[in-house]
Amino acid sequence: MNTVIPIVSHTLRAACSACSLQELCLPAGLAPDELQKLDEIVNRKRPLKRGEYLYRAGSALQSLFAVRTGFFKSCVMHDDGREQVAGFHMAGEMLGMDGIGSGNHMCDAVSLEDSEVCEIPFGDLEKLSREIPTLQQHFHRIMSREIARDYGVMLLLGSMRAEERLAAFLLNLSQRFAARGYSPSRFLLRMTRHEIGSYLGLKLETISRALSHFQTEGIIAVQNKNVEIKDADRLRAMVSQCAGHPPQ
Amino acid sequence: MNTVIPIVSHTLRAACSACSLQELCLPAGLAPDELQKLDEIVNRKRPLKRGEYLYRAGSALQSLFAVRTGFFKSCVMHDDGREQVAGFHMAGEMLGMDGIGSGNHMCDAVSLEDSEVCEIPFGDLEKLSREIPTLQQHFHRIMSREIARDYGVMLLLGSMRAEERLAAFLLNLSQRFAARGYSPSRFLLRMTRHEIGSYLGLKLETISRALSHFQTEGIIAVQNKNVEIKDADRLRAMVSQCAGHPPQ
DNA sequence: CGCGCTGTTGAAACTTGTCAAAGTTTGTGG
DNA sequence: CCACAAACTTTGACAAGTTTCAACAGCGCG
Repeated sequence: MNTVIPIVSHTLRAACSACSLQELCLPAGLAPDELQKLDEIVNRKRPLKRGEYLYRAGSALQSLFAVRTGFFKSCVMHDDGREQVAGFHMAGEMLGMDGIGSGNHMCDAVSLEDSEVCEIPFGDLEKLSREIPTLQQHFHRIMSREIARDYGVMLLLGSMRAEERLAAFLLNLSQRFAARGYSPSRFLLRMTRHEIGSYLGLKLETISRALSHFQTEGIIAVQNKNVEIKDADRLRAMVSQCAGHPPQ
Repeated sequence: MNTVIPIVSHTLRAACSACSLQELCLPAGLAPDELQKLDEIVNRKRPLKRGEYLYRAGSALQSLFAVRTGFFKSCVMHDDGREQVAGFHMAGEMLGMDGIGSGNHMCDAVSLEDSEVCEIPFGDLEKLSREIPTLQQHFHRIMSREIARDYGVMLLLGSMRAEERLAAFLLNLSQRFAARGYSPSRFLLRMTRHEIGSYLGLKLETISRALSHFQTEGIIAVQNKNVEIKDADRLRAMVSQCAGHPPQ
């Protein structure tokens, strides 16, 4: 993770070619020479402390960001200030694509732990993706996967009940941790119950109760932010039987 | 809308350059010569009858589609067959972008009335957008706006109550009709109460009751699929006061 | 012309939210 | 390093909104 000269690392160009997230991130599938061109436009951004904003709703979109390390949430604000978490983002995932349409970010992006991101100036990315078809295709895939993810969230919010939503959420996290080489069965919830609730369209008390219930049933073990999934199959069963049940 | 030789119109190339939806659709902002190049890759598809599928979940993505006339819904299917409507689509809007990531459509697209679409082979579009920066940028904006729309739906599903969701839905339709030159205050609901409910994460009875209630209050007049918005300001007030209120 | 799909309305049940109080963890400053 | 404050979490009792179930009405399509 650290370079030999960590003290200036944040001023160096990010080295996609040396990044362990290559396969998950924007560079996926690029040839070495293409990768180098991408490297030339990507800036490593200074680290963000927990709670810092990567960007705010309404600010002009200059760049997209890829999470290098850490954890983010993006949240849409209501007119009167209440927040709705629209997504959680971990290493290798891209942020900011919602702002391309209007030229302004539509949501806040906040780091939930000390984090590092790579900054990709969007104009440069468009230019480069005209030159490198593979990059263009992959960028389209990334945007499309964001749309597909959103559809999944709509499904969740529109037609699952509380415990089913939470089960789906835990399985989703598990899978994403697994894809990054972490344990799929033991992980840390970087976000608060309130934030989980906001994402799942539920109140924090409901999240707390559902987690306690899962624990009582022996499906998971929770202690604070630590979660251990003990019976992934039962979680899966909860999610797939969801339809036909009331969303209420 | 019709060409001089309507009987063979469906075999002709679509003429974006002659289309009244130019400004809303993919060609927006293109210079005449660029428009012509786009014309060359766009095919007009045969008309679809009400209830026909434009594509189905799981089928390979070959093309994106732009609605020329008519009305569509896209719906994600649960494992066990129940549907969740993810969006409604009207003239000038694009369909199919959720399938780029995996190469397969993620949802069904069904016409809700007799409709016509333009087919845009996706490979050709990628190729052309490498040659025409304006097209590339506009395509990115269209995908991004879909993401932004999805975030709006999440907000709606995650933090509004029934009547607020319906108010937001009616205002959204109103605005989109207005953008197409139709009356913002009188329009036809192309979808059933069940489909509205599915989209809004509610049961059809709840939709029916809420519509009746709005009518009693003098906010709208409904008769079957006909809706007249009589007091748009009160609808707007319902939506913006939504936050802080329980989603349940 | 009738059958089925669609929509309406009522009453009861259930899920989730609200409010409240107490316990726990985390972070900060002395 | 400890103490304290703030933020977060848990749990209970109660309330409210939405769903469920059911019956009926209307419209449209064959």
